[in-house]
Amino acid sequence: MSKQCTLYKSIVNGGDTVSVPRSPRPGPRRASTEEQVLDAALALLDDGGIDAASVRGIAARIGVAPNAVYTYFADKAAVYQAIVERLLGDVDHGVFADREMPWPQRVESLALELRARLSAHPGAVPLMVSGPLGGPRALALNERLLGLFADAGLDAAEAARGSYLLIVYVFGSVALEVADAHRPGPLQPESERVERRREAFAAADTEQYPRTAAAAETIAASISTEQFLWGLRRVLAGIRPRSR
Amino acid sequence: MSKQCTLYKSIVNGGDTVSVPRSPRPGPRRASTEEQVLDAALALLDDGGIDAASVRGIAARIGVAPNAVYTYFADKAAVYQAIVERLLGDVDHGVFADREMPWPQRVESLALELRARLSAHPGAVPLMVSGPLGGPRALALNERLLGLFADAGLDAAEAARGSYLLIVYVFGSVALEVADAHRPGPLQPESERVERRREAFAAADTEQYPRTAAAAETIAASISTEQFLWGLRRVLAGIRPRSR
DNA sequence: ACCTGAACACCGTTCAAGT
DNA sequence: ACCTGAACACCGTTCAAGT
Repeated sequence: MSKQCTLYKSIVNGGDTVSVPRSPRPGPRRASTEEQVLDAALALLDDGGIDAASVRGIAARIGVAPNAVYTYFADKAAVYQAIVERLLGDVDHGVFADREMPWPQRVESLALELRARLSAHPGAVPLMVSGPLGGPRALALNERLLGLFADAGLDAAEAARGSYLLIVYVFGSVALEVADAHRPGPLQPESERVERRREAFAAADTEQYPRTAAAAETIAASISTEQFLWGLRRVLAGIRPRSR
Repeated sequence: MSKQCTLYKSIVNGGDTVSVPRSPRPGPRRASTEEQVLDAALALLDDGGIDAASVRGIAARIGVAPNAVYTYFADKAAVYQAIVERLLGDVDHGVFADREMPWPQRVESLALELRARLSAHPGAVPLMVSGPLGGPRALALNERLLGLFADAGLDAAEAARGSYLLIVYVFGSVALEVADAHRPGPLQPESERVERRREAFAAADTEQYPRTAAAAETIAASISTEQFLWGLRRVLAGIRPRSR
């Protein structure tokens, strides 16, 4: 298991953001088997969900015997953990590093970026939410968040609580959104998923669940980016240092 | 698959709350095989986590051939889905039904009750967060929440958004808390888990993560009931109808 | 250091058959 | 309606062996 923590690199071009894939060495594109295992696992996760990402499936995809995987990873859980680390490494810290911007906007950028990275790999989301988030990438993200809330005027303890609240909100939202997709594979367009929810809630018993029926439109759109932002702003309004 | 929605019963004794297990018929305690399957699955989930709750394991536990399970459930996913429904049915609606109480207190009671029910079965939490929450029990809970927020003075759409935000917060919190436990089986006492986190964060690199190190105590306690309540109150402060 | 063959103890699920 | 025996195509992981 490689415990090295290669630093992320990120580029911001006046608003447009480019997330740079970290490569340990910029040399020839000779991917190690260890990297191949993660590539394969992630591809299988993306295509067929967690069931498809078996050790044997991974090995088959890179043309190697199943037990070759154990040269690099102690067990399947270690592979999954490494995938979580890799995905957290995809998060572009540049989008919220700019201290000139008002802090709520920076938090919003972070939340949207994190959500986008996570929902790009729905099959991996259960892994992130079932295993401990204690790797170096998670720590680095948290450190950033703490700094952000410090800039907002919160003391160390408040910043820590606010950071955790934000993490809970983003991961919780994405987890429920992915769970709502029912099937494995990439997420359908948001509009289609909302539409399918609308149909489901329209079929609900109006007598037994009158309020649910009355708010069906809004409930159907609970997984939307718009409502993600609404909730995020409510959370931020709660965290914001009280001016009294 | 039984699609009947037996209504929950709940008893409130002046603050003390008793959650009553629903039995379809109050007659003799002759548990059907279908119920036995769920009992066995939940017991295995509690003891050894999701890996232990295999179809074969369930069947063995109730002394039946593995394929007997398929008389009642289409597949393993259906068993898991039924467990989610059962656990949501354990939530005592009585604790927040009292409309005399101030609404933030009612929401707090609901959140604490839901959290308690979920974390009583940590092995089942991944199931709740990975599958769609669209069963009758989830609908009933949501309907209650909508009514609660309506009592608070929110309109239908705001109530729907607020309800979803609360659900995201509670499920997200519990999911991260359970994930942090590392091992299967019942959760260790909160104090022990916080202590273990404290040790882990004390070992973190102070130079690389200075803010994390400075707030280690608070971060260690992120999974605590106290901080769950703190976050809940921040969320409620954000939802609360603005008086302007 | 890296990979394999073979084996072990498991899985989920199906099918035909029994009562 | 409810359950079983037997089988199928899979699992994750280990061990000894090969280069």
